[in-house]
Amino acid sequence: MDLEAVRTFVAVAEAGRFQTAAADLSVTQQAVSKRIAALERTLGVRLFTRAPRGAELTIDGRAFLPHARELLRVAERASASVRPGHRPLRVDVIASRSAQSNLMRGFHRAHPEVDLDVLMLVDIESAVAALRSGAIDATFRAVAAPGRPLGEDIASVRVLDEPLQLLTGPAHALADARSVPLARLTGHRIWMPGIAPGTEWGAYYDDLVAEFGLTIESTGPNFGSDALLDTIADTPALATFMGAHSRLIWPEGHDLRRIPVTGPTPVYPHSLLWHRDNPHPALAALRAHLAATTAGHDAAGTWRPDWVMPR
Amino acid sequence: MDLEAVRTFVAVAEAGRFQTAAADLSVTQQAVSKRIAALERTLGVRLFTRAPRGAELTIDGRAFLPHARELLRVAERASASVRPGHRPLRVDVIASRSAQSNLMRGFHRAHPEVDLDVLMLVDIESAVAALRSGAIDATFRAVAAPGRPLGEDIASVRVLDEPLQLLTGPAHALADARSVPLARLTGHRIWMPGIAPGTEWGAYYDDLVAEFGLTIESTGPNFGSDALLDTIADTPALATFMGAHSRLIWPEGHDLRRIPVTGPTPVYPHSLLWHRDNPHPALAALRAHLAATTAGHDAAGTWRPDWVMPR
DNA sequence: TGTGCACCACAACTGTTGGTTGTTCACTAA
DNA sequence: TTAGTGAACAACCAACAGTTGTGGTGCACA
Repeated sequence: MDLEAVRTFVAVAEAGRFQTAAADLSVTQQAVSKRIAALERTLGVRLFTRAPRGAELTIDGRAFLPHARELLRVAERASASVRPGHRPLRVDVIASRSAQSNLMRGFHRAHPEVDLDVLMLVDIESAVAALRSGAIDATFRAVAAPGRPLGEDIASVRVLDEPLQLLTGPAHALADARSVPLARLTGHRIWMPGIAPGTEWGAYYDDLVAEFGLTIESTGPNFGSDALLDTIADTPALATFMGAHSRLIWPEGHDLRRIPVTGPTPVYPHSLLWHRDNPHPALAALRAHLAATTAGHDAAGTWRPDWVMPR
Repeated sequence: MDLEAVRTFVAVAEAGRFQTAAADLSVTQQAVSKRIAALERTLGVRLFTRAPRGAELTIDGRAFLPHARELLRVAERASASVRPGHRPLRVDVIASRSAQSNLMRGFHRAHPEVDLDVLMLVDIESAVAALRSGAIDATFRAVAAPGRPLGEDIASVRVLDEPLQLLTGPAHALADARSVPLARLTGHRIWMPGIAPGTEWGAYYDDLVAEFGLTIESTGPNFGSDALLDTIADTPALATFMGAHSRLIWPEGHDLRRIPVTGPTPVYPHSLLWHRDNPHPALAALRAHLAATTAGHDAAGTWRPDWVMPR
């Protein structure tokens, strides 16, 4: 199926005549006739009844028309997504199904008029480089990881402190606890595959281990959250940490338990970073939205690494 | 933008290499290279960084990828919408924003897995012909208009009795009435542009006029509901009827009034028609849904034409 | 009942393009 | 260095989309 043919189809449907559609598209009537004929051939149905008064949509044509319009809309959005200059606001999040994605969904609900692209880069270095180059407009990160100053040109603000919860299978020793103090986790094996040293998550868990003497294993390949949940569900000796706001795909029949951690509650600090000179108009709206909807930083009884930037 | 190029882009993004993508698409590596180069030229950005290990998405490429996937999905749905054999369920409604469209929205919410196309045909004759030819699977109509038997092959069931309300501007004599008896409308001018004689609506209002002595004018061209509402809002001597379930676009600052009609309440009878031999699997689901969610036919204190089919 | 008119399809031609094969270039690993 | 991998470039060819020119069909109107 050819997009140019689809565009021609919509033009003919709106004009009701091949001739005027041809004029609208600045081609000859014969070209329009050929395009429609080709589209009808690929679809295998007749889209117009040709009358001496013009062309009228068949029932198949009527059914096809809204899909054709939608196709052109999506194509326009696709090409706009990389249009230099007026492209959609581009925001980098650390993972789909994370608290950050939830924040972006909330922003989209509050501002449906803002064109938005959410993507996932790898590490904070490439994200900050992308901010500097203008390839992205904002990124959610935990700043600043120790020993890595951001630079004067990068602005940031803390937007959310997300409590961590313990995730266990039904046979785990702590499975039936209503909540568990952080100190009680000493000696339990906590498995966090995919947490690489040098990343923000790595620095975070390094500090958690150093301060509370936990046993966190980040060994082994990361086969994705499905495999992680499968393993946690079946292994009595393993648990894992999970953001309280993450919307994971709950596997059927696995009876996993989310257990709040207390005394203190470790919270993961999400910040928004952007370039001070970024002129994107929607960036201000995003910052205002996040400032208005997120709160509760530094609550009593919570823990975060000491390198977390002050508010 | 060429859909084949977009498909190639997605294949390369998934494979990570031009060569394997070429194999997947059964073309040569050179053809893939050309397609990507052409796509990058039309978009004006680089989509891949070519490394000796393969091709990796640029940030622009990452932003473009979900749009490209969506584009292919929409294209597939578009061509499926006219695929003979397994096409979506095709249902004809009398107008968008009508009670019938609301019913179809409810069905779609209840059965999001059912592919659905909603369209609007002109009159009941063409709709029934389309049912017979298999071009559509169901139609919402008011059956049977007087003197027009449907035939043994067309089945129908009443699905909704929709009360009519009076719509007036703020200066109308009845504007502040909480409700108005049908008999009180004698002498008031009621304007229903676009109601053609011979159609179901025409027959309905003919009967209403004959029984209650109303003054209904269907003269004048129908410039659409916007123009109708504008006129009603500004003209003290005019009112119109409107289905209680219709979701019209309420104009800003017009202060229109919807006034229930009583003693009796005229109700418009919506029925679903389909061909007895139609094998579409989703048709049964639609009938079951409508049977389960609609009720309240023939309530006391309501009026409908006597040609309305019994339940 | 012709005749003109409006409209679309068909035919022939042509420039562009998308595909192929053959080859070169860049980089990595041994 | 050399072999190997992966993508781009060059040349060629077939197919196609566009053009001009022409034909056919149904309606309006004399």
